[in-house]
Amino acid sequence: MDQMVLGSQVYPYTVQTQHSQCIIVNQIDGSSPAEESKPVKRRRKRKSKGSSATNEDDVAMIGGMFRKRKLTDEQVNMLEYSFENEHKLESGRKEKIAGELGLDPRQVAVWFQNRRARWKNKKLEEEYAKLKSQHDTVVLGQCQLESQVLKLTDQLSEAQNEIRKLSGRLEELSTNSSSSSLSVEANDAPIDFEFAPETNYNIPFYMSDNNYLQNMEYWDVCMYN
DNA sequence: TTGTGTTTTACGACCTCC
DNA sequence: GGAGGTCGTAAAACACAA
Repeated sequence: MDQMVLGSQVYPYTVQTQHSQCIIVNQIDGSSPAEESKPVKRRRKRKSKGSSATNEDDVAMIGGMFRKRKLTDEQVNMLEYSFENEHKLESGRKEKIAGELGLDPRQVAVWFQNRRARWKNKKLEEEYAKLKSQHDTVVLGQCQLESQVLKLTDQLSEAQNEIRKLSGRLEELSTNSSSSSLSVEANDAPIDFEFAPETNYNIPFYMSDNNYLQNMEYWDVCMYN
C-alpha cells in the first residue's frame, strides 16, 4: 500500500493531480480527508467515560482510518497565519481557507474555535502572572513596613525606659537637695538630660516634677493607640 | 514497552445576534 | 430559526520518563 509521509506521520494516502490540483486520496476507501470529515459522516455518538469499544459502530470508528486526523504542519502554519490576521472567521473566509488547505469548512471552524480557546487561556495566564507579580510586590512592601514598625516600637520602648531611669534620678536629686544645705531650683529650669550612649534620642525635655507624669501619660497614649 | 501527562482535534450543549 | 460563538469534555496523537 502506498503511504504518504508528512513529518512523523504516515498516512495511507497518495497524492493525485486532478485539474492541476493536488488531491489526497485514501488508499483504503478512496476517500479524501476532507470527504471523510464532512459533518454528517463525522458525527458520532460520544462515548461515556470508561466505556469500551465493543459494539460494531465503535469498532468501525476506532478501526477506521483518520477518525481524528492531525493537520499537517503546512495546514497549521496557514491557519496560524490566518488567525494572526483575524481571530474571527466569517463564512466566506472559512470557505476560502478550507478550499486552499483541502479541509472541510467545519474543520477550519473547529480549528479556529480551539485556537481562540488556547489564545484566551494564554491571555489569562499572562494576566495571572502579572497580577501575581504585583501582589508579591505589595506583600514585600508590607513586610518591610511591618519590620520598620517593630524596630520603631523597640526604640520607643527603650526611650521610655530611659525616661523612667532619669525620672528616678531626678527624684533622688530633689530629695537630696531638699535635705541638704544646697538647694536646687528644679521647678522652672530646663533639665539637660544625659542620655545613655546607646540611644540617639536628643529630645529636648523641659519638664518639671509636675509635668513629668503628664508627659509619661502622653507617651503611653502614643504607645498603645 | 508501557504508563502517564499534555496537546490537538472534534463534538454536544447552550447562548447570542441578526 | 439558523449561523456562529463559547464552554466543557472525549478521545486520538504525541512526548517522555521509568
